[in-house]
Amino acid sequence: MRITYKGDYAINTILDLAVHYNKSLVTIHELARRSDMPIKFLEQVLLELKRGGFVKSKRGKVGGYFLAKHPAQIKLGDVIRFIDGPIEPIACVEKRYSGCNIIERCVLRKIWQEINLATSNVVDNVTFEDLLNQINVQKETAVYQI
Amino acid sequence: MRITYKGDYAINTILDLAVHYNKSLVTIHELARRSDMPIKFLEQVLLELKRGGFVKSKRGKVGGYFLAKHPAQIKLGDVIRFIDGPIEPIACVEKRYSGCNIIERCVLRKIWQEINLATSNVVDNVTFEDLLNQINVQKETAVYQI
DNA sequence: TGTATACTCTACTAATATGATAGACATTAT
DNA sequence: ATAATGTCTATCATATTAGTAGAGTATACA
Repeated sequence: MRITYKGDYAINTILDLAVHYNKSLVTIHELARRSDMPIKFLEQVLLELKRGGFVKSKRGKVGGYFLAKHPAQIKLGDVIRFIDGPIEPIACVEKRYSGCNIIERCVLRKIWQEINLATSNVVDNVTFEDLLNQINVQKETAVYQI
Repeated sequence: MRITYKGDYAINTILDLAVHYNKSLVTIHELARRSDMPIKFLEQVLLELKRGGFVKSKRGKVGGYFLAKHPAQIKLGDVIRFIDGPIEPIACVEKRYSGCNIIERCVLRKIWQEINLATSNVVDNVTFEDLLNQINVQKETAVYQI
């Protein structure tokens, strides 16, 4: 798995929307400014995230984007898979693969599966609520330090 | 990390050479046939592996390729990094990265580090001798099954 | 009802990576 | 000599990535 710019933008966008969940809509302009993303590129990422059911939008003046679900309902892995494709390090361990006839015996396949499991285990056990909480902990710590 | 065809070819080639370690040279032709790789592409992969110090060669009639080191001295991760690039899932957790100024606080960075560690932990703890041994175990098992 | 603000949609483009292929050349055993 | 083998450089087609351009649609509000 390799996270592309698009994936990174998508994740940061959803995290930003998670921060404002149930509080306010966020415009593309704000998102782009806060995370330093090219606005026209971000537009497309947002449309894709919308098609994926991650975000919703309100058009017109005072419009903007907001999360389609509670941050706890969105796993990091969901976003990565949707935007950047499979977590698997190689095609032969992906779900629908059928090209290799020594699959049972292949010693490498076991390694790739191990990596796949280890990676999935991380990204599928982190929700955007978890990320939010960590951000809040950091903020509090910062306050105490002053 | 995503394994490309080139990476896959390289790994299978080294595994093949490991099987013949200290026994015989292996020609490009044999390697290509056994692992079903385009011979002209494999040529280039082999030259790259040679530059990387993984394999050596003997030219002319009865020439061929052989491993430059003992299979136990070659980690899977070495080959992957050399051929397919960084194990890290995103640039900001790579060694020489310096582009991000919130590195200390970034909650995502912790996730990427976790994935990096989990993945490295697999590929850096598997040598080609390990793979060889597993192949041999499978062969024995197969014999018993007959 | 006009207009500013915001999201929507399609098309296009430049750069790079990937997966090859082609062909001339160099080396070595016999 | 010659057949078998590795070496090297160039070229190519396709896909992916990252981004840009511009016209269109919806909405709040004066």
